[in-house]
Amino acid sequence: MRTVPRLQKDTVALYHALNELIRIYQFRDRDRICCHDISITQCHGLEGLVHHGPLMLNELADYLHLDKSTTSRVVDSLERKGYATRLVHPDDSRALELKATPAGIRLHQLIMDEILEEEEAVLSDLSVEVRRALPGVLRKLTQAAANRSKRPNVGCSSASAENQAIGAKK
Amino acid sequence: MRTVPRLQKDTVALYHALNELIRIYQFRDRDRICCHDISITQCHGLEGLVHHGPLMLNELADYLHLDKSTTSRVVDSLERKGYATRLVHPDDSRALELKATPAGIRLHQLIMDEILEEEEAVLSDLSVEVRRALPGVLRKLTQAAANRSKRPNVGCSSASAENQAIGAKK
DNA sequence: ATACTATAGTTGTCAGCTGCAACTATAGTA
DNA sequence: TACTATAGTTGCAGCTGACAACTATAGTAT
Repeated sequence: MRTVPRLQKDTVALYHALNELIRIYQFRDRDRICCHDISITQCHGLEGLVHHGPLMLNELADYLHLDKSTTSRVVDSLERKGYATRLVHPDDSRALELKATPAGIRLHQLIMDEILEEEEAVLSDLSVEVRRALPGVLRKLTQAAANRSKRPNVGCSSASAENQAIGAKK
Repeated sequence: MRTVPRLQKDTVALYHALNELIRIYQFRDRDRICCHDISITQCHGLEGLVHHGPLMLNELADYLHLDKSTTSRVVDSLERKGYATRLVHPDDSRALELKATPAGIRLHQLIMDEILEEEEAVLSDLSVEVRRALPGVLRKLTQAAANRSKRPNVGCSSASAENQAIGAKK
């Protein structure tokens, strides 16, 4: 009889904190990334290729949570800019073997360095315990959200014609 | 000689956790919100009006971190759908007094209830201490990021012509 | 009062991101 | 040799967002 409202309060607080965090980080990332000849989504794609080795288009699409058509265009951009290569997969002529080029790896490293330097300044303000616990907790939140969004039609019924995208710029 | 690499490791872990969290939550929010006759940005705008009373357009734009022109169009949508009103400000004929309508408040409450219910399920898995600490930590991260992004040209020099937006749909 | 400047919003324009549907091509199977 | 499934690509339409130009009202300095 006391924990329930407590939990609710925590939940509301978390919701707002998360909301604002996401909004802010979108902009921070855009500022950090977009000046480097690359969009946020492209950077995420590049990151996928750098960290998870050669990928097929579908795999990259899964990683990015994007449609394969959108992903294809992301790869277009990366390829055009020389940050990724699109080769026919050795084991399956239908598939692609997407890789980051040396230039792509360098660019990714550069962006990472910049972001991490900044992040470090923030993290050094936090206590060691919190700092240590944070990634795990965030992953937990992520996991929970990911599990739910896999379910079909989670809590949705009516859909409007207008509006379906997320976005921001400056 | 040992804390520095430690911090770096934490930072990298945090970076990736945050990255994925943001990506996932964008989609979760879109799924939760867009089926309700409203886009995510519109929902954020509505939330601003509901929580922070009557606002002028510029204030709402600040809240949303969006250009006033974009904000104006967000308000257009909300008004058209009957979730907000746009009146001339009583103290300044140039300005607007933006308010959520009863329908807007109801819609916002409905969406909040759905999201919070889900969030509660996640939070109840976490220890009380972590749960309690989380919003504060997130706010700290947000604050730090917000402070930095206020500075002009943070770490950026060259900007490409292509790409500057964030986005996702389904 | 009369400019001059600042501020609040709106609208035109342009470009990017996305998903869906349709289509091509290769694999795998019956 | 069909028939079906899978990997990608492209046409298309909608939404997001910023920037710049423009209108209108406020405030300020002659």
